[in-house]
Amino acid sequence: MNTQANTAQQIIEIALGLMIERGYNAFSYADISERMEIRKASIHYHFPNKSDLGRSVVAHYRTMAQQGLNQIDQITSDPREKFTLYIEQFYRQMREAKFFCLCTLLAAELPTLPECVRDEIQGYFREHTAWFATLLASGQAQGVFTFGGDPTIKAQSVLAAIQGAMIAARAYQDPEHFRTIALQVCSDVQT
Amino acid sequence: MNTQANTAQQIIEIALGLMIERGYNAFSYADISERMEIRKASIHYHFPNKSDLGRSVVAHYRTMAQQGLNQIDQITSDPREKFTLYIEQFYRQMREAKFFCLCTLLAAELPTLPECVRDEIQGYFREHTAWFATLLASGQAQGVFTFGGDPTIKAQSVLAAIQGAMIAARAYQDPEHFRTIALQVCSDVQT
DNA sequence: GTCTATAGCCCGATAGAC
DNA sequence: GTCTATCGGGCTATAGAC
Repeated sequence: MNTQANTAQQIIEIALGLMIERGYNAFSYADISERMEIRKASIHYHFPNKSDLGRSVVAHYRTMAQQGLNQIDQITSDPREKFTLYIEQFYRQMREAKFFCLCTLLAAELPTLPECVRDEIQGYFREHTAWFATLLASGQAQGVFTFGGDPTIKAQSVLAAIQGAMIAARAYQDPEHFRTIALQVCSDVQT
Repeated sequence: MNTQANTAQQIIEIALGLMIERGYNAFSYADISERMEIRKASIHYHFPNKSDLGRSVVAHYRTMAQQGLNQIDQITSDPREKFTLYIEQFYRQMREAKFFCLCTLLAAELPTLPECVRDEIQGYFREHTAWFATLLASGQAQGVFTFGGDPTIKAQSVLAAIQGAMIAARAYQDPEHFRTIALQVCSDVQT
């Protein structure tokens, strides 16, 4: 009874790796087939068409990312530490597994994506903006963060800087580039 | 004698629009053929293979962007105005022509790009980082910008934030989103 | 320089046996 | 659930006439 669930889950995880590396348009059912013991046609049993698979992969990624945020919230209540943990979490994954934020990468090719995939990406952006807005507001209240203007707009610019740093790290093929920029952004909001 | 040059140039400009919309992997010779009066095979006369075309398009974009920077440098010497002009230039193009920074978008799919295209993209990142570093250092010297740390690192984080804002605007399909975030970044460095 | 025609490949997706 | 076989179509690229 869990055979199907495990296979579907394994397909999603392989596809996630491929999408992070190549984006949505440049990975194929054949690529998945090569990386696990399954034929192309069998993948269609679990995900009838590519947009189903794409949506499932992004939804899975969103859930994982949400768990990452929850984990940070449980580890510490210090806004500065939370900010640093967010950065270090990405940095570690980039070094260890050439991991990048899937939704940042997919947003770049958004006009070519099926609508159901686009919706998942927008959801990710909203969730992470909201998390940073809460983080920044609480840091401001505690007096450890200083910044002008609305915390929500500031949250958008912080998220943008982090995601832009990830793009730059990909351009230079150097995770250190991400870490340097992101930590600069983190120190910029501190008193 | 200028027939070939004009055709090649026209192909580059059509391809630029397509690459901004869809990225490198999701546009084709057939797409170009549909948008101008030329057959697929004839495009190969001007650009023997797709990586030649891709490299030429990004090189053309780099030149255009460099001219944009020169133009800003001629209009004003006030660092704050320069920063604002940089943002407004992108914003206007995004509104009028659904324009995005080609190199930001292509950096996201970098691992799938031919090496000659990658090199052009890295060149763009270096040029714009250098321009911002000069801008920030001069603003700091004039006392109109305040920020901690090295101007080059700060330049990287500013560029990252602007590029990240562009990605977010694409995710939300809303140019205003870009403008709001980018102007926040601009005001953050001011005294 | 541009064309028609086509080679050769990969893609997503389906049919039907097991 | 997984397989083999295959369809129909899009892709980059080439050959060769004009």
